[in-house]
Amino acid sequence: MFKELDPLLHAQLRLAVMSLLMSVASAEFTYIREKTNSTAGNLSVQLDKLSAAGYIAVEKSFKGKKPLTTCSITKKGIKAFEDYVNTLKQYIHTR
Amino acid sequence: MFKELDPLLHAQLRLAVMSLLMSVASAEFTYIREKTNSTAGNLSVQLDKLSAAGYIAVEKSFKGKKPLTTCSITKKGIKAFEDYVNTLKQYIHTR
DNA sequence: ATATTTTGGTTTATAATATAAACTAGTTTA
DNA sequence: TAAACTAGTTTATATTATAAACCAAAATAT
Repeated sequence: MFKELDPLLHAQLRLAVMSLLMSVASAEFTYIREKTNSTAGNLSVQLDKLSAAGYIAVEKSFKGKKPLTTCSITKKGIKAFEDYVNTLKQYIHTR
Repeated sequence: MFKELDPLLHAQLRLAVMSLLMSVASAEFTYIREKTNSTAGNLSVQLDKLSAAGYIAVEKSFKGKKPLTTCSITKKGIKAFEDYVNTLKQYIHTR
């Protein structure tokens, strides 16, 4: 009856990150941090997890002299997000 | 941008329970256990939490000689569930 | 009759997770 | 040149979910 919700996506911050990345080509660490209103530490950890799962790609470069971390969603990530949303509908679609 | 997702509802088993209770007047412990495919221990703990929050009402009685735990969603629970669903839409509605 | 399994749970322990705090390395500003 | 800020990472802690162990009574098998 209730299918499993991908635990990687069923976490507020990671879901917010994925939601954001679904709507843009790529986003900088600081932009994501602001939009999700998260701490850098927490965000760093969650980005690592999404990255380790292959749901997002993380690119480290420099903007001038400052480090710059840029993230984008992968094909696998898009698929996972869509699956998650479909599964979720089972739970919240109560009629 | 991203509103907080009620942590009490943003948990697979509790969400499944609430989803179930949204569609019936009341349900027995064993029925919920089967439908959510959960262990009795886990379910017992999660029902306590939902009950402590006032989201569900738990009634303990007897069916013949066997204990019978019956649950139903409260007004507060319905409100919380609806709020949760609305908030969630922010996250999954990506266009 | 009595031992064994099943029912309907609760309690306690453990594993996983999210979050916060502390830290690093370098940069800009006073 | 010292202080404060940027852009993060690492480590520690608190929370949470889950599983395992347990309990009391009832039903079933021996």
